[in-house]
Amino acid sequence: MVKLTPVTACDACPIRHNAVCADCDSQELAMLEKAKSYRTVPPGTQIAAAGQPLEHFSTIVTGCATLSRTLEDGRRQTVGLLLPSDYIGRPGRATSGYDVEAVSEVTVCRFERRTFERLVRDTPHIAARLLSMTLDELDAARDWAVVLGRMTAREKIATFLVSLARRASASSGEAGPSGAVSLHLPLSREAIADHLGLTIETTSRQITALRKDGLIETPSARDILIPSFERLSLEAGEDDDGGPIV
Amino acid sequence: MVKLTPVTACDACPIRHNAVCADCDSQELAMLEKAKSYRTVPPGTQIAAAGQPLEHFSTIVTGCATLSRTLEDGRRQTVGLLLPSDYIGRPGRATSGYDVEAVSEVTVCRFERRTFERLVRDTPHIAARLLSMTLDELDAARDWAVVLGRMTAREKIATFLVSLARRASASSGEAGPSGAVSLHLPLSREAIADHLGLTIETTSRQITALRKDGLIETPSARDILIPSFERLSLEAGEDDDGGPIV
DNA sequence: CGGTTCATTGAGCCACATCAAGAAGTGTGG
DNA sequence: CCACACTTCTTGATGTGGCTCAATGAACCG
Repeated sequence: MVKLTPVTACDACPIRHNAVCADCDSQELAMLEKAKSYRTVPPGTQIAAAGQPLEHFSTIVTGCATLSRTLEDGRRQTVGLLLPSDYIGRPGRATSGYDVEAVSEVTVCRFERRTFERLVRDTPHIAARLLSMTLDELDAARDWAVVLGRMTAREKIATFLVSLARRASASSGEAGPSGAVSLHLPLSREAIADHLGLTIETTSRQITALRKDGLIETPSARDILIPSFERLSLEAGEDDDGGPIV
Repeated sequence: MVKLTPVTACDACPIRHNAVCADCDSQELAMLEKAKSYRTVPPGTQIAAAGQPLEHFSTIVTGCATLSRTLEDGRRQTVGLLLPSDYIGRPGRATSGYDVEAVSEVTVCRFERRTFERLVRDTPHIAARLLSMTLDELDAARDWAVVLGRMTAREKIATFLVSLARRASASSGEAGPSGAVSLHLPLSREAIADHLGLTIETTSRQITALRKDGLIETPSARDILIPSFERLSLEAGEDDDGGPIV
């Protein structure tokens, strides 16, 4: 079930310059190397459960996970999409507030909770980076509230695709996407629906509608080709700056 | 327009133990006292505008403000309700990502941005407290996504009232509210609608419906009496622990 | 006491949900 | 390599919760 992934050197880590360790010098990195461990889980694995103990602070190295909450009657809302360099867990808290589920094979780099809290306390570079990342996450969560509260189904889908394209190009260090962009969806229709506050049927219909309008092509259910990123952005309700919506 | 509020001693400050300064010792407080200034603005004042420069880091001392974003076509979504001890501005960023508007008379305690960034960098007690508060805000924003994405209009209103009651009782240092609770709404119907992703009409109708069902009484449009906090909580979809939804 | 703003209420409609049925992949065993 | 089951996605038909448009009522204020 759980692969015991060999520990790699931080220098070779794909998220070395994006994660909570981004600002660490080589000496600080040495401390992290001693304390860290990796864990790889297959798609569908529940990594944490709302209200349950969570004894590690983890960072996604590769793969994709969802952060969600489910109401008693089964309604689910995904409140965050976790991609490489995003973290799982909250320093200072021993339980998870949300469900975390791997949607693809996920490898995390993790620290025992107490250990990480000590690292945060004693390592200003980590504390500062964690604050900066948390502020970014807060902005992203607030931006998403606008999507959930005020956008139409079509705008939600377009915004989701645009934001995925942005994150994909950001992680590969490019400038903002433009022109034709191709995209692999890490999420099923159902997971997309849960992320956007829609039903699976509406999600599917809106994707079909965007295809019929020539705004996207769908080589397969999980692959999207955006002929013109700019045109899709307009559909997403991008006004002025084209700043990231998530 | 803007009152020049006399600077009070931090020891006498109503949010001394809740704000970003909560963990400071007397020596650190002395530094803050030198750098801080107060500003009081009347209801309706725009405190910050999305995309515009924001040269201060402010903390609400008294009053209530909304944090919102407006789409080009006028649709508005409030992404946060700012109450005493909540902060405005983002260290490390010179512009505001959102509109901030005072909905009652608001007094803030503020620092010039550069000054505050230095304080955060040099004062671990402030950095740690700011991180903790930001993590709390992040949880609140994510919790709100569930409300926006998956709740019915009735549940949204009930959840809003329940969360207001919780915050009111928390700020006066009580245990969680129970039994009969009375509440003053800081927001107009329109502002409530913008917060909940509803229209003003639906907001009004659902408040009327809750009244007709005996879950609330409305002595005036801005005052709510909750005869049984527990019963309203159930209406808000509270399942198990009664933990704060926001 | 008229003007203005804010809240309530009603009538009708529409975007999205729900219910239901296929279609297209995907994996498993023979 | 195919048959079958199973899951995921798509599409259609119908229902409804909340939006839109419109009017009235209530509070505030000069």
